[in-house]
Order: sequence, then C-alpha cells, then structure tokens
Amino acid sequence: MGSEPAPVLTSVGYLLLKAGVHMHAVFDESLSALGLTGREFLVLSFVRSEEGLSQQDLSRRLGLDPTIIVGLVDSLEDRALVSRARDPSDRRRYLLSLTSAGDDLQRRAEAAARRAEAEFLDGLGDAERSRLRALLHEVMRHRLPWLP
Amino acid sequence: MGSEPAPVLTSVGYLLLKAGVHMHAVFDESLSALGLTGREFLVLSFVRSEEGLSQQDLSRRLGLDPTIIVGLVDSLEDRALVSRARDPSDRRRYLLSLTSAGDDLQRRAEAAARRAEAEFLDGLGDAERSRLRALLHEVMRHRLPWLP
DNA sequence: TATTGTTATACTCTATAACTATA
DNA sequence: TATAGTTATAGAGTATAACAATA
Repeated sequence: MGSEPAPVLTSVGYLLLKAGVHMHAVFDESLSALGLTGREFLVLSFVRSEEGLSQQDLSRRLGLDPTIIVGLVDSLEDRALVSRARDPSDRRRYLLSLTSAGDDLQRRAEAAARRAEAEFLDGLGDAERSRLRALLHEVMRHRLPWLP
Repeated sequence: MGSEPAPVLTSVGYLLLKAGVHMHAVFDESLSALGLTGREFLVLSFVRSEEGLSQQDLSRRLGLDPTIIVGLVDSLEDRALVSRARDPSDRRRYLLSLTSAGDDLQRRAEAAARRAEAEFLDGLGDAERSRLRALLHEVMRHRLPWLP
C-alpha cells in the first residue's frame, strides 16, 4: 500500500501552505540582521504606505488582535522608528507615522526582503515569477482589500 | 507621502506568505467538522503514503520537533486512527500505520480538503490552477524532498 | 557513543476580560 | 452606548533538557 504520496501532499493547497511557511521563515531570517521581525517590518511598511494609520487599522491589515498591536508599536516607538500622535478629530485614535530613522530602516529592510525573496524563487525565471505573482494576486485580491 | 502600497505589500513573497496563512485556516476550518486539525490530517496522509514511517520520519516531514509528534500520535492512537508497532529490526522505532477507521477518515478528510481548496481558488480556472501548482512545485521541490 | 521515543518544564505567543478616555 | 487603546492574565503551542531503552 501507498508508495504514491497521498494526493493532498502534491496538491496546490498544500504546496501553497508550505511555500508560505518557508517564505515566512526566509523573510524573518533576512530581517534579523537589521534587528526586525517580519511582523515589525510589515508595520513599518503599512505605516509608510498609509501615513496616519490607526492601531485598529493596523490590526485589520495584519490580521492580529488589537492587544498585540500595542506591544508591537510600543517596541518600535521605543526604538524611535514609529511615532504616535493623537488624532485631533478623534482623540481616541493614534495617527501612526515613521520617524526618519524608521523610514530609513524600512527601505533597507525592503531591500533585504527583496533579496531573500529572489533567492527563495531561484528556481523560477523572471516571466515565471511574474506569472506566479499574477496568480496569487488574483486569489488574494478580495481577501486583502488594501491591495490595488 | 505614500498613497502607493510599499512594494513589499504587492510582492510575490508577501502574497505567497499570506496565501499560505489563509490556505492553512481554510484547511483547518474544512476539517474541523471531521474532528481533525490540519496537522492531524497530514499525519494520516503521510502514514498512508509511507506505511511504516517512524515518528522521527514524521518529525522531518512535518517540520516539527519530535516531542510534538508524541502527543500528536498519542491522540490519534487514542481515537484508534493510527497504530504503533515496534520495528522488529530496530526496536527503538515505531512503525506507524493507519487503522481501517483511520484509512476511512483520511479519505473523507482528503475529499473535504479538496473541496475547500477548490473554493479557495475559485478566482482561477482549471488551467491557471495547474499552472500555479507547477510553479509552486518547482519552488518547493528541493525543500520537500519526499515530493515526486 | 548515538538514536528513538518520552516526560517535565519553561518560554513565547495569543486571545479574553476588564478598564480609561473619548465619541 | 459604542469605539480606541491599554493592562493583566490565562491558555495554547513550542522547544530544551534529561531520561530509559535500544543500537
């Protein structure tokens, strides 16, 4: 019985799941030299893209509980990478923005992540990477509403 | 500054990571009705594919610490889905196999997972799904050594 | 000496509930 | 009444270290 892998083990879904886990590890590894986790890098990237984001907004973007965001932003604020300012039109909210150090670090982190991604995808040519990106974009478009 | 998303947020790597996380959640959700986690389903699937697998083998396949496998197999054995037999040629090892109930449940779980996958990929046509599978297989081939 | 499986334990990550300040 | 942010805390998931049995 069974020298063939069960169908699930060669399915799109399983390959997608495993590729995601590996990509996550590769991102974290590539960012550790800059003192960032993948998650912290994403916070910097979202805040750069949409300055004045609130912690609630960030919570939805990252798919994390708002209580997690508190510590995440605390840590980045302690390192003077992100700053909080009260929203004058709704003083419950914070408007988050990058400091110049945060802006600088985000750029370097983005370059590191891009190199790591390129290495991870080294089995694919440029056209294949574009094709993969288009397919994933189509699948995820309505699940990540902030995508263009 | 920045009404464009930071490049990382539209990159292949990030889309891959997020698609993996969503696929994971969709698998878990689809299997919960059968009383299985995604991880338990994978154990059943690997054991079916390679009967006589040891717990160490499973540890490598799943990328989990061997101490995690103990509880995982315990739980499946308690439910009479998997059985342990000592390897006569190396009595330190267990040879794992599916019971007939385990075999039956694995089949039903595989059908459920396949339906969930199909729904997750509903933005793609059949040819696009095949293309996605081929691209992911190419990327993951040397990272998942048991793949054909 | 090294490896397989096991237990105990400590550590990290996460969500829940309860609070405050604002709306 | 409802929402944004915060704190404390309990639960789940994880790896590390130490062990017994076997090689």
